Amino acid sequence: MTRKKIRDIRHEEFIVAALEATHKRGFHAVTMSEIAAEIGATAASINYYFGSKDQLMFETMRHLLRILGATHKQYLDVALDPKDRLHAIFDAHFDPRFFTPQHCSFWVQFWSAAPYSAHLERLHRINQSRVKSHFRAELAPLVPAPFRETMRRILQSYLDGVWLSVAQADRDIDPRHARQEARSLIELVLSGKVGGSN
Amino acid sequence: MTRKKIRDIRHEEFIVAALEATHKRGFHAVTMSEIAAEIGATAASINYYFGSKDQLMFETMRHLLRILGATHKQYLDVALDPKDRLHAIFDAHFDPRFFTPQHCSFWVQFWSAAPYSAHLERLHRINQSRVKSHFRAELAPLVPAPFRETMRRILQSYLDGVWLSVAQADRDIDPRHARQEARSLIELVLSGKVGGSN
DNA sequence: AATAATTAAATGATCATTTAAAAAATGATT
DNA sequence: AATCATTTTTTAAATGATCATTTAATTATT
Repeated sequence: MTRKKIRDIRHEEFIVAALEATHKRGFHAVTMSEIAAEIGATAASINYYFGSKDQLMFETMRHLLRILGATHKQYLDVALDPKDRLHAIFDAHFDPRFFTPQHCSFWVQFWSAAPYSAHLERLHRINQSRVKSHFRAELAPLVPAPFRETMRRILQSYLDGVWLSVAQADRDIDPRHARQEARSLIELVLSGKVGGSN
Repeated sequence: MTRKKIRDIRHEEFIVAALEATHKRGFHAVTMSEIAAEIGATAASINYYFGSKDQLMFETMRHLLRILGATHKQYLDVALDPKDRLHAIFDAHFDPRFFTPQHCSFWVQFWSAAPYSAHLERLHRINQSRVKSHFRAELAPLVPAPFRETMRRILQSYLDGVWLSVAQADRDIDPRHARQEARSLIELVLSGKVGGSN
């Protein structure tokens, strides 16, 4: 089974270690040694596998984006109607695998660091426009064009805001509750007697 | 006339410098020298006036919180009915003095740094519960009790999410548009046919 | 034996902070 | 106004600590 995979194993281990150590110490404060210590290794081996600390953080973020994308896809695959497809976006973001202080905290710190690193900003922009176009597509059959962009921005800001609050909570959060609340907001938006131009 | 002490002048100058330099270079990356250079001074004088870099960042955040509080008060003073009072919260957060990439960016970076500094976290908690109780108070006459907390969390997450998006935009944002959009969401929330699933 | 993985120790760079001294302001006394 | 002592403000340079990264050698795998 596992034949020539040490490289892949370490890759994964260090990414998990980076998530854990970053959550404990902060995106900027965390040191190579602390990350390595999570799995009983040394800082030098991170460079052996990743080349640099920046690259490790970059790969860690890419890892989160991949999981998010795959999770979203899973929910889309079982969606039956337009409203389900809209729910799928929130269900993915509020999936138990994601919706933890650990992940949200890494995410928020990544957000706040992105504008200062060309490398990270590119990742960030790609994800932003991915989510944006998904929202647009799912809202199209549900909300009349004049209100659509307003509703999209409301939903997207809300989504980001919820993650922000989870990142700051030390207690664990209940994903089911977050989903239910998102559904409340979606109902409001779809009942929509309000809007603006653009 | 106002015989301002040098100490107060420098205090203010360095706080403005911290905002500017932090926006340019990032909360963690920015150095004492870069901040001092904003006003043609040297790093040592920051320590003369503030004692440490941490303390300067702390005071800078306190400064933003003070302005926010005072602005909110101004809007409350001219509010005529419960809905106006609810608008006041958003109007304060979206006041032109605040609603700039520079301020929102400092704010978001502060948010993401707060969990790792006892000093900063205290500030953060104080502000969070201040905003929370304002929302509760203003929603009380407008939303039936069973839905109130849900609506509050939706509005608060939305508010945070909007600031997050401004922090990431490099182009300048139109405060009037943000207020209008907030009013759209408020109308939705008050038209409220929501709760669990219906 | 040859290659891959790992590490301890060295390197070098960056900074916040301290120190000691210089420069400006203050103000009291002519 | 001018002098000079005192205090406040400012800085250049020194200090010391922290780290990411590199190197060279060691250990494990194939």
